[in-house]
Amino acid sequence: MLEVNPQPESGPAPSDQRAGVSIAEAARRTGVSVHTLRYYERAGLVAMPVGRTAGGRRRYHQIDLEWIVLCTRLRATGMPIKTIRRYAQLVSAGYGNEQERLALLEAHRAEVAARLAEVRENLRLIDRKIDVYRGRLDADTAVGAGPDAE
Amino acid sequence: MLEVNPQPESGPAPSDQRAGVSIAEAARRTGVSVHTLRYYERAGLVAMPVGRTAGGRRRYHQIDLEWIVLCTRLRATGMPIKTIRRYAQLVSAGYGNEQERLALLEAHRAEVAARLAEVRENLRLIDRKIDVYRGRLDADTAVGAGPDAE
DNA sequence: CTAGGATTTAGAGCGTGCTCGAAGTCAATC
DNA sequence: GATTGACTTCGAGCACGCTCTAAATCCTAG
Repeated sequence: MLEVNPQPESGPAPSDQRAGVSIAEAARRTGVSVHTLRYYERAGLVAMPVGRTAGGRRRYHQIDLEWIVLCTRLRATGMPIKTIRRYAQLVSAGYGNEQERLALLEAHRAEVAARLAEVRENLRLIDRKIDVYRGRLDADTAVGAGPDAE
Repeated sequence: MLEVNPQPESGPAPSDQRAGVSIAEAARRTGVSVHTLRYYERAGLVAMPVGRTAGGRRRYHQIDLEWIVLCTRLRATGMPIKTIRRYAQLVSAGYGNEQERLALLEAHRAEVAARLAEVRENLRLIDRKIDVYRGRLDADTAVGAGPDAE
């Protein structure tokens, strides 16, 4: 699952002023690889098209970077690419579909909440197993081996 | 991610006595498909080999079913197949490697905890977005459209 | 004995989300 | 003007975790 490691800005921001930044710089700032940035665009996650220079190079502006970061947040909660694309489409369609966007987000939140609960539950089980091993190791050379089990 | 829907036992358990159950029955009881049961075995997740009939059919006993269920729990927390295999190997190697098992489980728990925290954090962000949409919709026909944003 | 359904194996196929490669273009520097 | 390196597109490749197929075998009922 795509590691996101945005670098904190240092220095005077490479030619940021009114021109936007290169894809390499966007990658550095969002923590998303240039490959993935282009992939996200191809995949339709980037609703509002990123600007281009005369020569065809992408120029990322603040709003683009923020959108990308939002995408990474949604991904980090397990939202599939397809769903993010749908959301991007709604957003790019402009005003009038806020109910739909809200429904999409609420549906996702419900799923995330359900998964969280499930993971927490199963984590409890793992914790118990850990406790068993800890106990077994504490009492290691005590009696001649505990019960079988796993 | 593999849906696990174990069926609650009903009735007198189809020929359960001292013979173990068929793969179909094991699938029903664990909520794992027969395909996946075989796949898990091939993949080395099932340390202690499942018994076979004279004719070569698998017979699942209680302990086998419990192990499978454990695998589903580990999977549900995101443990990769590889790691479960490693764990299975340790378990099948018998006594003497409890430290290693413990370390494996603790490492996994740490990862799960970290992911949980991350998801919770990002979920908060989504919640805020939901609130924004809710607010916007509440005040729908109020002023002529809010600020742009996403 | 036979039909039919469950099970076996090995291997192929698939969905998802990246990740990479090739071949060509752009742009800053010497 | 030439070199060099970042950038472009587009398609292929990859890792993961299943999921399915084919052809053969087993086993139970009739």
